[in-house]
Amino acid sequence: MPRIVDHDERRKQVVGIARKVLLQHGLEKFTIRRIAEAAKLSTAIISHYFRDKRELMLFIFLDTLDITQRRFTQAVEADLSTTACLQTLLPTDDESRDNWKVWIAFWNMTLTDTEFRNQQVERTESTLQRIRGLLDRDSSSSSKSAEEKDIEERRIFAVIVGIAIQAIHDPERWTAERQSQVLESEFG
Amino acid sequence: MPRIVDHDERRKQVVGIARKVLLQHGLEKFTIRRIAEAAKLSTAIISHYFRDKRELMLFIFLDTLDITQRRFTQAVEADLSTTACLQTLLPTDDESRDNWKVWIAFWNMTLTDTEFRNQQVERTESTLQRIRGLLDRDSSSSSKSAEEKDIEERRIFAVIVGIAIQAIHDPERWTAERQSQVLESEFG
Amino acid sequence: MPRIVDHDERRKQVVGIARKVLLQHGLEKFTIRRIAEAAKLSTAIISHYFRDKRELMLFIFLDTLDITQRRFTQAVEADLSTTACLQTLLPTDDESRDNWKVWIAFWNMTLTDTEFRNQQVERTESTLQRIRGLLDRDSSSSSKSAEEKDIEERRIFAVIVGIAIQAIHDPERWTAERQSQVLESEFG
Amino acid sequence: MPRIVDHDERRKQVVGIARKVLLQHGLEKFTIRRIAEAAKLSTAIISHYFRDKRELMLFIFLDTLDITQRRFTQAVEADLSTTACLQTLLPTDDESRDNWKVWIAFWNMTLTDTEFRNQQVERTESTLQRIRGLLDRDSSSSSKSAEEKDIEERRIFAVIVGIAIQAIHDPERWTAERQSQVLESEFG
DNA sequence: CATGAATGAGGCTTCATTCAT
DNA sequence: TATGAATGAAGCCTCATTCAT
Repeated sequence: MPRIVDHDERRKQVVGIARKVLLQHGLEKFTIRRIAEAAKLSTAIISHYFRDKRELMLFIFLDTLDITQRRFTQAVEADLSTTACLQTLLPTDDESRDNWKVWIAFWNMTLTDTEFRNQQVERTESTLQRIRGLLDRDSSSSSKSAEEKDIEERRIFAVIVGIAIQAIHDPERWTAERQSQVLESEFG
Repeated sequence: MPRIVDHDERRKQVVGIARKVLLQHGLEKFTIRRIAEAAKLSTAIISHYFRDKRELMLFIFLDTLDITQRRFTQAVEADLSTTACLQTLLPTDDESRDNWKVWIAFWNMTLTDTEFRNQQVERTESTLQRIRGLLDRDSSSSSKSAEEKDIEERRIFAVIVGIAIQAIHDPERWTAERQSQVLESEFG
Repeated sequence: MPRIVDHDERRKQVVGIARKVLLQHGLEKFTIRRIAEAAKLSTAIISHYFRDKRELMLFIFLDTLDITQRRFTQAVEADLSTTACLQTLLPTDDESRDNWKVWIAFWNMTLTDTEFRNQQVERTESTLQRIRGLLDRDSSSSSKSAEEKDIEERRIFAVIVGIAIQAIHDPERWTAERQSQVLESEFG
Repeated sequence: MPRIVDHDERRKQVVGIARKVLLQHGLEKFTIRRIAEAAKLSTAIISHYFRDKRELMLFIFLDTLDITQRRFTQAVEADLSTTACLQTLLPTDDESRDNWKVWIAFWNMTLTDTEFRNQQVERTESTLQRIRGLLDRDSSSSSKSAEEKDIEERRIFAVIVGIAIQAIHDPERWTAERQSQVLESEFG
């Protein structure tokens, strides 16, 4: 019998460490060697857990999207207000900021790699549906057409993404409060 | 004097070709060697014109921001409608799409490299001011406070950025028309 | 005692599978990992049965020589004609072709590794003696000197080896019939 | 102007050194690193002259075939006797021995790589034609059919190859004299 | 100005093997 | 016996850059 190690658990650990390396050093210095050092492992064992670098990246990418979705879902299920739910998506705390940084970093992959792009699009559409649910909840008797609703939810998500990118680059100007204000003004 | 012109001219040429390489092959395969091949130059001469790879990247980055700003400014000066001006920022034609792809690709640098980030923030603020000018033009007698105006222009820019990112990743869903609709709905 | 049988049995199995891997993928991709996969075993257990990769190779090498010798011996004992016996050595059927491919593949080892070379030479001399027996059988009253006989048997074996190498590389030109013709012409 | 180095000349040098590495250490230890060390160069510069390891190997392979052919051709043109010409093909001196060792070492490639095999077959057929020329020269009025001639030349070349392989592995038994004797006995 | 040569560093991956269970 | 974990070494290749002409 081999040494007892939970294979999936191990992968999660490595993914977590690799995430940190990506956040700290950027995609350019995101190398297997560096990750191995950070994890105090050999590079070979990382290849044992992940087919190649791309697979590891894909795991991090999906993991990040998962975290974001979970945050959002939890807020919805806790029956928070619509704006409160949407605010969980903004980079107003460390976890969310990290998520955005990782996500943005991978937009190089999504531009090039089909699987990354497909995942990106898929998750985005899924998020849009959740937003739709939120809006429907608020005004269930709304007379808006499906077309109008579609446009509305896309606009709201666009605002969130747009805020996030600016906030990530300019956190001093974009305090949590400012982000919320801009988002809420959308519901004026 | 003439030499300097040549020198700058050469740089522009290389920047243009490097841009194409970046667009075609992605940041990962954006190498000096590949650029040199595409430009039918030696790698050494590229190192001669640019201090290092980072400097070349910075030139491309700024060049891209310039093009975007120029498009916008031209629309404003042509006295087009506010939404028409803003639409020049959306990735609805090839040139604009390319601009966005390049810009997004560099968000890896802006996350890590201070100079890139500063430029990013600076240009963003500059664009926000132009948008402010546009809004003031429409309702010069508006009673909105400076604070309200600030929020409004930031929200509008955020929508544009958010639309662009999604449109770049999912051009089929995000036709030029759809992009315009979502943007215009902001002005409902 | 039973364990030992198991042990040897296991080794034979692995040798057989490893042979196939060598034939299919070539020496370059002849790796412990690949063999383990093909055998549906762990790499560790293969290291358990064979001191190291070289030992496994030696087993395959000797196994291949054994098969060839057995074929030849069986033909002689069946009292077939001299040319018929010698033809069992030619790569005219799948088994023999595989034997030759494996043997040739190991000529990299025989050039470098003393033990491989010694085995190669030993087996070759043994085969020469068998050929001598065959020739003596045909013309027992021959007045040829030992020297002449030695030269003759070496020449015959050389022809066989030479034919085989060309036939392995160019099977279309070297049909079974052509091989036999060339060999028989030696006895013109 | 770059440092003056004859590109092809450099390649020949590297090929020569790589050949020695192959002869000394065998195919298994025939690595770019080792070759670079032997040549007192960086591994990178070797990649500069050869697309990849395989290309370097192909060069060595072809170079070796060239040398062998040249030796043979020179003997023919010097109007030496038929057996004397054929003897230039046998591993009776250091150069020829090395050629054979290299050639044999590459029979792992010829078994796997199509281009290597094609070259192998092509060169072999070319050598057969040269042998045919030799035989025709001796007996220009020969009444042999084309079929008979084909078989004869193939048999002769087979003998040569067969002798060479044994001689390479067992040089003590296969002195230059013994090799010649066996070859000449073919012309009894 | 422009080049091919050359390099050292480092990229990812794979190897055969050993360890701990 | 048998395993998955883990490793250190080494594989080939490519990178950005500098050198010498």
